[in-house]
Amino acid sequence: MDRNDMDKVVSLKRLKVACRACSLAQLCLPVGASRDDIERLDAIIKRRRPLRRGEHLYRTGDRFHSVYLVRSGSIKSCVPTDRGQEQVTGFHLPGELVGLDAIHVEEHHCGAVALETTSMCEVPFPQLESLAGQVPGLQRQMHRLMSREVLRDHEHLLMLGKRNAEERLVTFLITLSNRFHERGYSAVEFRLSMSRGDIGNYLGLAVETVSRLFTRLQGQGCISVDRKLVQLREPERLRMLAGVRPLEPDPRSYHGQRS
Amino acid sequence: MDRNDMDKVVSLKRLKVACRACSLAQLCLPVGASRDDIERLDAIIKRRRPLRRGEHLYRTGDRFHSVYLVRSGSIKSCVPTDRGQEQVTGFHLPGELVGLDAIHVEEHHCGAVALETTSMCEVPFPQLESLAGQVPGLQRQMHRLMSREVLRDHEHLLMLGKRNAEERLVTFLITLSNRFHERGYSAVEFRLSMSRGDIGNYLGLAVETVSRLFTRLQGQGCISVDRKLVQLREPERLRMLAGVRPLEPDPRSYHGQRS
DNA sequence: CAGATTCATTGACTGGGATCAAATTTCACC
DNA sequence: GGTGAAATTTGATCCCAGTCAATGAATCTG
Repeated sequence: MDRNDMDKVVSLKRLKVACRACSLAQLCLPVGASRDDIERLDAIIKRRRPLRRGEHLYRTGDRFHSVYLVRSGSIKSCVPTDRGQEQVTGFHLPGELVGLDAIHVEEHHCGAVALETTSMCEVPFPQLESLAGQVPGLQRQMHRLMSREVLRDHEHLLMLGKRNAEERLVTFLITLSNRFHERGYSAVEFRLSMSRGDIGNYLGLAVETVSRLFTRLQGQGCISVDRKLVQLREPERLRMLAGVRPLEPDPRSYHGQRS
Repeated sequence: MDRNDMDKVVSLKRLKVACRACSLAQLCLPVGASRDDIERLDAIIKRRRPLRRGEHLYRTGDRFHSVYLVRSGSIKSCVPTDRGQEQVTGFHLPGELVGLDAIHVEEHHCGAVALETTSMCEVPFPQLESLAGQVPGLQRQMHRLMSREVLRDHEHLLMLGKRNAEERLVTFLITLSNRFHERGYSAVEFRLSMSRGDIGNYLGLAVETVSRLFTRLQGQGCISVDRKLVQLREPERLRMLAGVRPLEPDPRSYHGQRS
């Protein structure tokens, strides 16, 4: 049995898990839904073959027909620039909804790529909308998830607009830590499924800067890093580094602060 | 009749305009709705007293109960940092929906401030959700508007993550130009309702940098600026400056590009 | 398992934009 | 219409993070 077959077995096992039995249900679309409603949701969800690392879930310009719930693994979203660059706009962990950006013009404006072997549930959007019209709880939860997307983007904007390199990386680590914790994983030790390049891109920093910061933070004893594995050694100190600062002596105006 | 009274007369006149007679209907919630549906929407919308420059529509932490449609004037949204700074996350023009960010936790995480005398329609969210459940077209339009918000934020992220100061300002001007044009105003001459400080904050630049860039662009003849009034003299050249670049000689990898 | 390719780290150097400072203009409010 | 506060502009200087370069570690491929 080679690697490929292994994946299949694991994934088929996962595919059988219905919403009502899914450990992610409390983070996902069915939050607060009744048993009956969950079964109706179950009925429209398609289980998909898992993606392998680097495979696209969809690309910029693809026609929009479904949103996707990450079941295991992780996904990055990227928007392309006019010139061939791209900006990573987010990383998506299990229980999170991917593809919401596309509703506006029925076309994906950002691409989604698996960062590791990743399985998810596909939810055809027209059917989801129709069901949401009948099930107020589902509609509400959809709105909350979309709104959370906006909230995340605003935090991200704040990061790029107002924080320096160190604050960005530390904030990134703390945020990841919180998200892992919510999902029942350790808050102080986790694996980064994305490359240094992805992190730098997401944070608006050069790869070299990310690497230097990891080294420096490790030297200071705040964290320890071994390849993709990160441990937060002094979460409190990290929280300080992330932005809580001694008050400015004279905060009468914008002066003395970053734009 | 002083300035104050003038405002009142104008606003009262505006207040009478129902959705079915509103010139913004094609940009706003009622897009594609039937006459009957528009009347139902009309029934739940509250007209509000216009805000004056600097007044808050809502503040960070306020309880969420309504979303708002800008009718005339303009609004900025800001998220606060831990330390007392803030990041401007967007400017909202007539026909745009404000307050969508708050659905997630039933509380506004960003504040909204009028940049000039601004009138809008208030739409109580529970009633909007309930109506959307009955009117598929309205539900769809709501989703599109929320999705557009995400799309805008992604463009903004791309701006802060990948563009230099000049590209940011020029892109900002072009985007504004397009939005004014959609609303039936001139695409080449418009008034900036926000301060240089707001622009800098939005673009992740210092006020001084924004000012210098305006001066430089004017010196190059691309634009002319007089206080708040901007004219785009050479839209084509601006589009070049915004990002369309001669191709890199050897784009084999990420090297030679910004992170 | 060897070679190739991508990814990560480290060092040296540079420059774009922030910061500091100050003059000038604009605007809001009596 | 005058006055004080706020906004804008301009100049001088500095520094953080980007760029370039090179080496080393990890991972893919046949």
